[in-house]
Amino acid sequence: MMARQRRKGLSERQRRILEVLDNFQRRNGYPPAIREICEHAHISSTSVVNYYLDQLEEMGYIERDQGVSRGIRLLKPAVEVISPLSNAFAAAANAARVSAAGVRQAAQTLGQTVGEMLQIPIAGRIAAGLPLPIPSTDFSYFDPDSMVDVAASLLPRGEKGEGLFALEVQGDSMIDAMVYDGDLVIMKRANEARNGEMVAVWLSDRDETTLKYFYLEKGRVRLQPANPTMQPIYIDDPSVVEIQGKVVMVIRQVKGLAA
Amino acid sequence: MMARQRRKGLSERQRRILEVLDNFQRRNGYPPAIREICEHAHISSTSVVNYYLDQLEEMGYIERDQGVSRGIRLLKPAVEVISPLSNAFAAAANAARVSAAGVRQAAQTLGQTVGEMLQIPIAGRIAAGLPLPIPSTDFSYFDPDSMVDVAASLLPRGEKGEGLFALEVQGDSMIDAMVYDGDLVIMKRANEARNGEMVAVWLSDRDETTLKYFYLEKGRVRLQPANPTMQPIYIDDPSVVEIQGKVVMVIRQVKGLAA
DNA sequence: ATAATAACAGAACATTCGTTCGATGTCAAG
DNA sequence: CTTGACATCGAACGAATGTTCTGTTATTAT
Repeated sequence: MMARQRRKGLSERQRRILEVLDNFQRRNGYPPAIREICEHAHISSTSVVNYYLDQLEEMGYIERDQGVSRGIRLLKPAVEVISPLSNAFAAAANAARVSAAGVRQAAQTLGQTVGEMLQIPIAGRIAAGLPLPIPSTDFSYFDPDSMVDVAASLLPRGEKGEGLFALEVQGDSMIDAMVYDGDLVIMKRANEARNGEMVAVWLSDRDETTLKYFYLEKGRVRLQPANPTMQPIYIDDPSVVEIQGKVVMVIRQVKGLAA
Repeated sequence: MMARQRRKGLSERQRRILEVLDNFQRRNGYPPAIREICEHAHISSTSVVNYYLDQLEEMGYIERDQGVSRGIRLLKPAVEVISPLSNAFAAAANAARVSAAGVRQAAQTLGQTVGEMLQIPIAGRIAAGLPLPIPSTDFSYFDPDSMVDVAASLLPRGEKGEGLFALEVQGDSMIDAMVYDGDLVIMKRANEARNGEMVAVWLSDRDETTLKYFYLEKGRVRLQPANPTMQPIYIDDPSVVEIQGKVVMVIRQVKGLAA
């Protein structure tokens, strides 16, 4: 029961089929029949195509209507690699042809692509000896400089951006959390955590903020550094551990222009 | 019975069929079969539908592919045809009609507001003892799972995504570069680097890949770990330092569910 | 190696679907 | 009324198409 081929992405044939699906629909205005997929994808048997279509549906790439000829719907729009949004839209517009349905489809394609970006406010900086500047629940930021754009696809599923904020790390104090000076930490407001989650905690007895993996074991708290070469901290009194938020993501923008 | 085809415009049934065509396509992602048009248009015989479809094709409203199931394409925007009721609505629909310019304008407006997103291919994994899997310049389409969405605003200015690729870090071997197992490293193809840039280098004498800050000093190369607590590597012969690419960004998605 | 699983092939089968054809009904003009 | 073009219907046929079944061949794990 090793990890399946999920994370690795799609196999050559799965990709090919999706490509055919998108191409065919764009060219003909209707989806291909299974035997037509055979031809274009260079697969000799209809059952094999059926085999892969079932997989793709399972994975959520397409939707099928049983017993219906050409009953295939592409759920995720095809976008060319390393192509900015404008190109994606150009492709969609191209696909649109001169039909109302096409226009709507193009809009939908674009909407999906665009909608996957969240704007997250940068609440401030985080340093070891300072309390966390947690933003108020209602925020109405309009300062572009204090926002980060993050693709929703990078965040956990279902994350709508509520309660999310970003902190800029200052200094090397978080180095044991594999977080370095200048890093951007995306966090989610939280007062408690489950075991295994990385949290920002305020240790009231030590008077410092730190990022650690959180574990509650036999009534005491274990704070595990992300860096496996470093030792964990054990705290017998859970009340001194004040959880400020869960770490969702860390972004490091490597400054390309030094000197 | 009902009036026959007027001199101007379409008969009731012709309109109805076009409406069904547009509606069905929008809802199902593929055109209706003739018998499905029968149902939705309240026509009892397939031959009648066929009869009208031929007319509509003759008039240029649709295009048919003979012998192909669901082989129907809508050619004209349906709004133009279906609802001649309100002039205001018609005008609006007219204004919103498909034009390449309009589409581009919409894209631009949207792009400015939301910001551009780049799709970057995940070329593979990087580990200390293995060579870098640099992707070919042209990459096949369509594998959302092997792509990262990154907001253009996070990348260096002017970066259009060309030559960008992502690597998934495997193992702890990059820990001195403050990069940890599972991190996503966004890189740009490069054969040389300027001082201060973080690069992926293949050290041919040690037979390993590593991420370090690059400095060329007095004819020798200094590879400085990002982690300030660690010592740099000095290499007297620059020829053994093969630069694979520059590190542009590091993304760490903190997994919320650890047992 | 051996077993288990995934990937693939080809054929057979059951529907779905496009097409055709004959028959009937409607309506306006001769 | 008759005629003929138009509109409609129902059925039937064959091609197109989705599905399933039985194998065979790679691939991977044990």
